[in-house]
Amino acid sequence: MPDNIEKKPMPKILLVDDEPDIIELIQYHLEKEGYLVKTAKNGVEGLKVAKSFVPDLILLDVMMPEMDGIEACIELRKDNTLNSTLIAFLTARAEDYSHVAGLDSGADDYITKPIKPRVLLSKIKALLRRSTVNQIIKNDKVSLEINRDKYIVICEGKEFTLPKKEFELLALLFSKPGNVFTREAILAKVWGDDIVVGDRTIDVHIRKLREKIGDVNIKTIKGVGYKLNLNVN
Amino acid sequence: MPDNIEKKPMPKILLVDDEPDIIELIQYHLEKEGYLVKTAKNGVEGLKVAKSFVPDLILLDVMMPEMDGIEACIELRKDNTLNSTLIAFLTARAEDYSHVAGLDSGADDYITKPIKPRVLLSKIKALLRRSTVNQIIKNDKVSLEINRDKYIVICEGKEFTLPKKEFELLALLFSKPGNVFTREAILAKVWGDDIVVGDRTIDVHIRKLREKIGDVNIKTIKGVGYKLNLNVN
DNA sequence: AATGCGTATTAAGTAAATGTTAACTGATTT
DNA sequence: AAATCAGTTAACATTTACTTAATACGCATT
Repeated sequence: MPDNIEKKPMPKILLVDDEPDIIELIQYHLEKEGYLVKTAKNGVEGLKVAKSFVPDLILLDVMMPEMDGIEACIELRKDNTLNSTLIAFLTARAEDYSHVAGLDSGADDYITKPIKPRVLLSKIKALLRRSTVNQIIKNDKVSLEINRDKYIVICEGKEFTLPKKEFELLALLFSKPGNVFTREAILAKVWGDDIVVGDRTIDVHIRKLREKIGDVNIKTIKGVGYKLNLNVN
Repeated sequence: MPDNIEKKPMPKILLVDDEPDIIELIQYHLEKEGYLVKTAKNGVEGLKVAKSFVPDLILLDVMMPEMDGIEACIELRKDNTLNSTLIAFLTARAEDYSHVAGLDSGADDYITKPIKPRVLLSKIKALLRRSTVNQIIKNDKVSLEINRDKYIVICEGKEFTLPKKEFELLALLFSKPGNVFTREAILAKVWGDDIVVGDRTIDVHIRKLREKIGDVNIKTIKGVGYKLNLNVN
């Protein structure tokens, strides 16, 4: 491996599970891939470690004593330090509810037990890819890239330099394609909590985006919010 | 500067306990969180209030004069209007039996005394969250998914983007498949309390749903309400 | 068969949410 | 100081969801 390649620090992963066997198994595979791993055996401990370790990803068992995964997730999400930390649940296939409730509580993914190392690793890779500053989506319908380093958007081969607010707005919609973002959420994320702006401000920005990168489908859901539509009809 | 703050109706909670101190304590904490709270000091009264208030959650003390919590719970469960209302027992830690019997009588959770406000609030939050989550049903007859994040309904593989009211209505029926929802309950949940609409409004929305996702069986029960029929004949 | 009650079905009306445009403000550049 | 640009606002247009009203249907009761 030549030296002139930028050395990216490997992602940090926090693993929270009460079963030592599971911990050992997963930790082994993760470290083999080069990830930096720390572990905790319950939600309370996990919370503590998370705050100092500031991992890129937290793997959280749903069923745990003391504080279960969902509770822990909710607590984790309250911590601004962990804003950009991904959370994935480990859950037995049977507990279907937890999968659902979990995603709602702010998790980014879930992984079902029994855990197959291959699957786990590829899922983790995919998750971490998503979180990197730059994001790309390419399918037969759409080609869109958001590059934070260069602060540009590449859409259908054309390059755009968007103003800050437009850029952030697009990036937000893009962060979870297909998901609806309420006006509230958009204001909170792009503008900030305290700032108060008029009713039409978001619309105008949406309009400018639509004008500039018309290829991408920004869909309005009246009374709910906006979303990026990637499975164009 | 216009106040464009979205008004989300806060969940309604009915608190039934015979001890004024407990009532006061809990009520204080609940209202601080923004919940709409009503109280009753025994099962009989609780039943009466529940029917008109149509709360999202009922906190029910197990030990009460007149009518104890379990009896009350059984009665509450008979009322179709309260179909989608959650019920949680408040119980002293010792009375272990009540936990078992309680869940059997149709309760959704139990909370042990002495009550720690923090724990109570997080439990309540979790309970209420469960009811507004993404849901999937798949069996040999029907395949239906309600995805709140993407605000879509997937029925037999086909994707639908429903308007808000239709979406909420379907989601409500879907929250307890097979159960009947009275018109009052539907109005309370989907439209909200203050809003007054004509007699035919619900019908029209039901019709639109039937039109769009004909595969799913929305059954009318005359004089009672509507239900989602998933065990198609 | 006639009545009455509750629901279904339309189409048309209304209100609410969003779209659009241009003009204004303040910051930054020239 | 003029020009440019991002961001916001205000006024108005447009679109859609939602509601209503009028009428038809279905079923039970008599």
